Amino acid sequence: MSARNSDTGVNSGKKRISESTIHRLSLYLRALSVLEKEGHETVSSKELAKREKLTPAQVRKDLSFFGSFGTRGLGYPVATLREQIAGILGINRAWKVALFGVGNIGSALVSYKEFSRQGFQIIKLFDNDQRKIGSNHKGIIISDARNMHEELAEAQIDIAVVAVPATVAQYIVDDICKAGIKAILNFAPINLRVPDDVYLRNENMSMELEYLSFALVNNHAQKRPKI
Amino acid sequence: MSARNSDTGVNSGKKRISESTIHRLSLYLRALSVLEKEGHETVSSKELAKREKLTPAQVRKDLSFFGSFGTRGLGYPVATLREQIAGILGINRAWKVALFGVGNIGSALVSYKEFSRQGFQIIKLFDNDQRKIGSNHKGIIISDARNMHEELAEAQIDIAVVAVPATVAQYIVDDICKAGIKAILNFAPINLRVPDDVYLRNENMSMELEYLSFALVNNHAQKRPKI
DNA sequence: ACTTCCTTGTGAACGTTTTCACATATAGCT
DNA sequence: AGCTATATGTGAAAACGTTCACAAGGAAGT
Repeated sequence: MSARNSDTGVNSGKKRISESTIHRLSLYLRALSVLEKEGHETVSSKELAKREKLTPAQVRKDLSFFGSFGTRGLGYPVATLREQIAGILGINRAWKVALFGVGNIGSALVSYKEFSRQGFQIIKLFDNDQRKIGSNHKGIIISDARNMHEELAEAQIDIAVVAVPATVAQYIVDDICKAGIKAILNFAPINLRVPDDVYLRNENMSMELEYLSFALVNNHAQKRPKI
Repeated sequence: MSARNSDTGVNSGKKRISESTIHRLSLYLRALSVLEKEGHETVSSKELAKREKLTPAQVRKDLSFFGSFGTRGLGYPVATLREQIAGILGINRAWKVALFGVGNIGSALVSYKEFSRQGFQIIKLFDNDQRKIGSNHKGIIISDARNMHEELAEAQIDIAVVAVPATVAQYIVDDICKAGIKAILNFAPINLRVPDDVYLRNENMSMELEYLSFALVNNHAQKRPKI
């Protein structure tokens, strides 16, 4: 690491941060919120690790990629560390999210409080079912997916969440990319193609069930689940 | 690897299989189902890799942990490989699943077709809201969570899915473990404590959104997402 | 039967991530 | 001011996972 990592919470040295580290930041954030509510002023890497089933060394190493936030002999200041991590993750702001597919999963996501709590505001709903288009779902009028191009731009959407059937997911995603969206969270159980400059993440809910099935059948040696 | 790995699809040599490998098996399974529908008899590691954005070497290595399923010069037989992987993952059978918490997420999961398609049958619903208990949700009567002990045993439940609020998740999970369930999929955004002999997996849906946020804010170098 | 082409299966090399271990720094107490 | 206890930050080592590269096996055609 050439340049210094000051305490600004920015990864100024251009070292690649691993996916796992970023996922763990989410865990730290969650634990810190609880600690803050419980009234703790500071927390050690040991305690933080314990609360998320990690190791103290892992916690310190992860944080060290972004700066030095702690005080030797004392630990980390709960409130400011939480703010710093929120800053690193970019959720110290509001993100405007559009949801595609107001079916079972989609509807559940609209009401999912954890999203809004983390700053993700679902402010547009799209579907291609004529019976749904135009109707009001939890205060949001469902739009026709065919109009996404104008409506996404108008609403200044940052992130698209895709909860449409696997059969149409690729078409929808093609359009989303054409509309200039650079971040997509996909719930359809299919591998989607997107241009290189678009971030795509998949949420595959049967995968974890399948893991459980495998573990049960094979008496798979337990290990702390990655992330 | 001491003993031979025959083509039974079992990991007979007790080498630890990584979490990532198991997750990729889910992907192979998915791709193979599509290939089968498309009428392919065989598939190469190259093609399989392409369909799930992996490398051919990775595909071959993953499969080699469990046996040799392919024919040199030809590739893998689609139908039988699909069956073999289903066998390895333990989803060539029906799993009986109970769902706890019939709220937004819970209701969506009950109707989530992908679960049943993979052999996970949600046959019991539990809640602790008196207004919900006794009512019929998609053909299943919602039970009182206080009666879980008898009802889980009676229905021979294998896996519990937890979709209750974070505030009560630990209590519910304590009871689930006491009732003898050995596999739990948790949707509550909290780190749960379970005995060593219970498999616990977490589905944290905001985590991936937070990753997208991080990527957007930091122009994070793209890399094929792990899993 | 022989040749050519293709693709698997796998040790070994490589790269990445995690863990270790310790020098260093600070708090708090006497 | 000095001492002790505590906890960070970080190079180095270890563990782990991925990719390479190639020998070996089989298909298909001549």
